[in-house]
Order: sequence, then C-alpha cells, then structure tokens
Amino acid sequence: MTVATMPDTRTRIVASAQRLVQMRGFNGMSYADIAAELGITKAALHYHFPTKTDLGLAAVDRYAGDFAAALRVIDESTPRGKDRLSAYASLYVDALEGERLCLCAMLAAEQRTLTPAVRRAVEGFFAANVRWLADVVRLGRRDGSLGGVGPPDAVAHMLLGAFEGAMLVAWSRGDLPGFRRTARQLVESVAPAR
Amino acid sequence: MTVATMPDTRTRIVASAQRLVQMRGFNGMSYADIAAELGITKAALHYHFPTKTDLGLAAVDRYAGDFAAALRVIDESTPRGKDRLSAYASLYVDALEGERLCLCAMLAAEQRTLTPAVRRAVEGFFAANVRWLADVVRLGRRDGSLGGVGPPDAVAHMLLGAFEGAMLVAWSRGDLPGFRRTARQLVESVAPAR
DNA sequence: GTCTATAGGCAGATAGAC
DNA sequence: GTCTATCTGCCTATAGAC
Repeated sequence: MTVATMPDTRTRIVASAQRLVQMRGFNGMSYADIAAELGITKAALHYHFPTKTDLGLAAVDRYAGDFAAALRVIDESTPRGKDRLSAYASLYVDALEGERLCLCAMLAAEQRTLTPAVRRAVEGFFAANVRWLADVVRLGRRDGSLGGVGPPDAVAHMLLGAFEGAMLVAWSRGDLPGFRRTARQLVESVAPAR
Repeated sequence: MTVATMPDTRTRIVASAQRLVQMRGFNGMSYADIAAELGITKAALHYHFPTKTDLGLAAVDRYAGDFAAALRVIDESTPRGKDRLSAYASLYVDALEGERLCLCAMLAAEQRTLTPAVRRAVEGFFAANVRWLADVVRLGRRDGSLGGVGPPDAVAHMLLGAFEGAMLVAWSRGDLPGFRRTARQLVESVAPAR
C-alpha cells in the first residue's frame, strides 16, 4: 500500500502549464490561469519559472520525456510492427480523451511567436517520433505485418504528419470516434497488400 | 491593359488579418499589427470590424471562398483523380511558399479560445475539403489512377489530416522540400497496387 | 517559498471631432 | 471613414515583507 503524496510545487506547475497549453495554446494561457488552478499566486510561479519561456521549455521537456517513455513501453511489450503502430495511435487517443491536443502540434502552430529554444525542443520531439516510426516500419516489413511503398523514413514522416493532422482535425471538432476511424484507416493504408 | 487599382480598405484589412493569423495565430496578432501594416489607426479598423471575432470570421470566409474557387479550377482543368490529388497538394505548397500555415489548421489549434461562430466556420472548411477529397478518391478509382483500401469517405478524412499535419510539421520547421516529399509519399500511398 | 503590492506595457474597444 | 485621445482590463515581471 503506497501513500498518495502531493507532487512538489514545481511539478504541479509544469503539469498545469502543460495541460493548459495543450488545451488553449501558449498564447492562450497565462500565469493567472495556473495560479488560479493551483491556488497559489502569480509571484510564486515566477519564483519557480522567472519567464514564460522557462515554463514553456519545462512543459515541452516533460511532455517529450513522458512520450519517449511511452514509446519504450511499446517497444518492450509489443513485438509486431503493425501492433506498435496501433499502440502509437492509442497514445494520441489518450490525449484526446483528456480533451488535449498534442503539446508539440500546438506549439508548432504558434512557432512564429515562440523563442528559438522552444522551437528547437519541438523540432526535437518531431525528429524523435520520426526515428521511432521509421524503426517500426522497418520492423513491420521484416515481420510481414507492414508493407507500403517508399523508404521507411519517408513513410515515417508521412505517418507523423497524418497522426498529428488527424488529431488536430478531430480535436477541433471534439470527434474522438472520428480519430479512431482515421487512425485505423491509416494503419491499414500501410499494411501489406493481400 | 488594365489599371492597377488599390483594393478598398475593407478588403485590405481582411487580407492583412488573414495573413497575420496564418503566420502568428489569432491570439498572436492584434489590431495594432494590422494598423501598422496598412498605415491606418486601430480606430479605423474597429469601424470596419467592431470586434476581433468579426475580423476572424471575415478572414475564414475569404479563405474558404478562395480555397473553394481553387478546387473548382482543379476540377475543370484536371481530369484524372491522382492528378487532382497532386494539384490539391500544390495548394498547400503555395501557402508554405508564402510562409503561411493553413488558416483553418491554425484556428483549429486555437479552437478553445475562439467563439462558436469561428469554430463552425472552420468545421465547414474541413467538411468541404473532405467532400471534395472523397469525390477525388471515387473518380480516381473509376479512372484507375487511384486505389487504396477503405471507403472513399474514410480515405478522404485520412488525406485531409495527412496533408494538414504534414503542412504543420513542415511549416514549423521551415522545411518546404520536406512537405513536397511527404505529399508525394502520400499520393503514392493511395495509388493502385501495381 | 509564498505572499502583497505594483510597475509598465499592450490588448480590445469606445467617444467624439473632422 | 479616419482621426486623436482615452478607458478598462489583463499581461509578464519585479520588489520587498514574512
């Protein structure tokens, strides 16, 4: 039996910021929103994160770290390429169920109003996803669960864009079933020809 | 020989607003930005568009109208399904060359901070695109230029998400060649098996 | 670490002269 | 239609007490 412990303030701030950015965008949320949510003052937030960019950077780092951990879990628990792709889709479903957009999709859209440091962090997230997806495509072609045309890297770029875009459209419409259908369609589109 | 005429103020305002939203987002641009760009005052803007929502709505209407017109041009000039899909991709390229994201992709991301009227307009844009893409898939299957698996509507949803997502990722990285590659990959993925 | 208080700026929006 | 001038409110950020 473990005791439920309250995470420290810094962690709670980042979690709140991450959620708010995923729902309202970096330019659509403020220190006041987080302060109200956590029941502390704006000044306390500035103690932990002097500038808003510091906060945004911490949110991306946390998000990318959690996502990478989820991918490692998939790698360890799911042997076939096609199943890994479906498991990847379910990570997007998890976010949508919390009414959240992918943090990096949101920040990508706002890119021009962000600092270079945040931009680079978002780019790193996408690059890591493409690398992982390319590995999945190679694996799936070896084990016979995936086919498709073109080099693994090109397919991986297509898949990343397709998942992110399907999520964006479905999220804006509040259409989770629609995302599930599109994700299935996508996986079948790179399945081997029968 | 036609005389180059300056568009009326209202039109110039909407054009400027549209461009700014595509580059910086609705929450990332202001009346002051437009005023500076056009050399008029904020008060003049409020004469034409009392609230920012009025302005956003006008921008979406214009954007959706221009896009629909471009789709009609494709319908009239391009007979084969697969070529229509490539022409569709080139519309995205045009925006990226102007360093702009799709207006409705941007507004979709900011959805939670927008008024219901703007949300509905964005939804209408996506729905029109899906209808057009489904028609293209049906046409391509008839003329033998497209194949793919699944019902045309499901493929159309996948294609819309894939193009919008590929655009978002490429735009955030300033990687136009990358978008071209992914668009080609996408078209080949729904081409008929050889 | 968290608070109160406040600075300084920019946002969207309005009044009224011309 | 466009201007000057201004209002009100929220934003990020800081100073200094506790």
